Amino acid sequence: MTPDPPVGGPLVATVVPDLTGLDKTFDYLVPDDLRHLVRVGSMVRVTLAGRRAGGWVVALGAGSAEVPVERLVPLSKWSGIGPTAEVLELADWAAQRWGVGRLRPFLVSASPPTMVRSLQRATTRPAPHDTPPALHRLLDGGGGVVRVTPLDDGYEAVMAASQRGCTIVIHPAHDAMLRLAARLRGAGLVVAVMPEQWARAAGGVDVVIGGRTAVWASVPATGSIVVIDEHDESLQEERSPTWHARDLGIERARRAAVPCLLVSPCPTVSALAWSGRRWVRPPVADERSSWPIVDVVDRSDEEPWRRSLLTSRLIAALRDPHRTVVCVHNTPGRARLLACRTCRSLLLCERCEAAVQQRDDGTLRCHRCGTERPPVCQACGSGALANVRPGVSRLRDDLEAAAGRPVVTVTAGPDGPDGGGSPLVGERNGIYVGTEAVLHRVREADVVAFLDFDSELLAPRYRAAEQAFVLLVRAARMLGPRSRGGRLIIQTFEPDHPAVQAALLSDPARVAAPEAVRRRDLLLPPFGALARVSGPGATEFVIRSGLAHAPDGDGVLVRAASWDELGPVLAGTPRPKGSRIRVEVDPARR
DNA sequence: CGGACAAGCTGA
DNA sequence: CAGCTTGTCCGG
Repeated sequence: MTPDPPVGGPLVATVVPDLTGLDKTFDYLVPDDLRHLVRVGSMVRVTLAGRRAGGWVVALGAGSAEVPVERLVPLSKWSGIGPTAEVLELADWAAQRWGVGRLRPFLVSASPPTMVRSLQRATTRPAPHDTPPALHRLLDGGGGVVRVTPLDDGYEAVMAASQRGCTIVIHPAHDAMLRLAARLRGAGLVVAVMPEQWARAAGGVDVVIGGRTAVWASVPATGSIVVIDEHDESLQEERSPTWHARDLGIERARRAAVPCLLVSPCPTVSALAWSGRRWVRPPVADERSSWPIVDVVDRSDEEPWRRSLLTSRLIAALRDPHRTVVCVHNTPGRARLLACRTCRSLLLCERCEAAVQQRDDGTLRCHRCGTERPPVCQACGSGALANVRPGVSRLRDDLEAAAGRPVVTVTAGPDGPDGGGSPLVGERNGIYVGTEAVLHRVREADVVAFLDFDSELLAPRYRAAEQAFVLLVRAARMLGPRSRGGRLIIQTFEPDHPAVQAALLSDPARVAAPEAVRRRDLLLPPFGALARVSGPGATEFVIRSGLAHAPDGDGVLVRAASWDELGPVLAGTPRPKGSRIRVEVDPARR
C-alpha cells in the first residue's frame, strides 16, 4: 500500500495495464481534472512504452520510491467505473490461490462488459419471507451447506438469504438461472443479472444473480452469498487460472463477514469440509419422492460370453414406443477398444502402443499420439476386427436394431463438451444416445440409462465417485419426481458402489462420507492441495519449486499440504529460461 | 504484450 | 561487416 497523498500534493495511481503476459504495475500521475473521478478500481487508459492501453487503478497514494514523481506520466483518460475495493482485494487473494500471482485475468472477470460511467440506485424493497427456522439458524451461524432435493431450484435458500441485504447468487446453469431470477422478481425482489446488468448490480439491488462470474459482482454492500448447485463442475473456470466460484464465494463471504449458503442435492466433500456441522437437509420423504425409480442392472450376472451393453432390461425400455429414452455412454466414436478376430491381439498404435480407437469413417486413430492407420491388425494384418468396447456411433446402430424405432445421436454442441448451446427440445417418445452431453441437451425423459456406468465410477480422476453421482442427479432431474414413473437404469459391474447405492436409496450422504475418509487418507483436496504444471520447462520448474511431484501425462502433478502453501510457492518460483509453463490449480480432470 | 537493443549466424 | 534471426529486458 502506498502512503496517503499529502493534501494538495500530486496524486499517484498504481495501474495494472490490460495487456496479457505483462503482470506488473505502473505508476501514473492523476491529472487535476480527473481527481474527482479516479478511485481504486477505476478503469483508465494509460500510455506504456509509447502505446495506449486500458488498465485498472489498484492503489492511490503519494507514489513509491521506485520511480520519482517528476518522471511520472499522467493518466490519459478515465474510462469508467470498475470493481469495488472489496472485489479488488478478493482478486488479490484469487491471484495467490489460482493465478500464480497474476492479477489481470481476475480484474477482467470483475469488470463490466461495457464501460459504465455512472450508477443508478434502484429502489430496493425488502420482500418479507417466512424463513424456515433451520435455514434461519444456519444464516445466523455464518451459513453452511444446504442439501436440497434434486428438484429444488434454490428459491427458498435465496429468499432466506436475501433477508440479510444484497445477495449474490452464483448459478452454474444459464437457463435455470434465468428462471430463478424471474421467480425472485415475481416475489418482489429487485434483481440484476450478471454480467449484462453489471451497472445495475453496482448501483444497489436485492439480488445479483449470474453464472460463475457473478461472484465478482461489485455491489455497494454484500449481504450474503448463495452458490446454487455447488457440485457443478462448470463453477470452475476451465482455462487457466482455474478459479472456482464456490471457493471464491466462501472467501468473499468470510471477508465481508456475511453468511454463505452452498446449495446442492449432492454436496461435495469440499463443501462439507468447509461447513463442518453447519448443514441442513430436506425431510427424508421429500428426498425419496424427488428421486425416480432406480434400476441397478448388475452386469456380472450376465453370462460372460454374451456380455453386451444392450441388457434385457434396457431392450424392454427401448421397445415401449410411448417412452422417451436417453442412453448415456461416455465413449465417442465407433470403437474405443478393438481386438483382432484372427490372432486375438488388441489393436494398438504402431508408434506408442496405446489402444487405438475407430472413428466413424472406419480409420484407426491413436488417442495419445494422433497416429492414424487403416483398420487392419498391426500384428497379423487381418482386417477382421471385433469391437470390444463400442462407442456411441456403433451403439446407435445396435440400439436402433433392438428398439425397432429411430435413434438419434446427441453430440456435444459447438460451444464445448457440455453442449453449452440451447437444450435440444426433442420430439416426445424419441430415443437419444450420446456421451454425457446428452444429459445437457435433452430436457425431459421417461427413461435414462447409463450403459456403462463403470466408466464414470472408475475414471482416473480423484473426484470420479462424486462426479459419477452428479450425473445420476442430472438424470433424476430429467426424469422428475418418483410419482411421474420415470426410470433410471444403471448398468454396472459395481452395484454396491456408494454412488450407485446413494441413488438407489435417495441418500447422497452415502457418496460423500466414504469419499471424505478416502481423500483425508490420501491427502487429496480439500485435505491437501494439488496442481498440474505443463508446457516446456515444467519439470525444471517443479524441481525448483521444491514441491512434491509426480509425472502426469505430458505434465507434472505437484502437491502441498494446503492451498495457502501451494499458491505462494508456485507464484514465487522463478521460471526457467525459455519455459512456457501452464499451471492448473486443482485440475478438474485429474 | 511489443519495441529496443545486443549478441550470434550467414554470406560473399 | 551488413543484414538478419533469436533472445532478454523494460515500460511508470
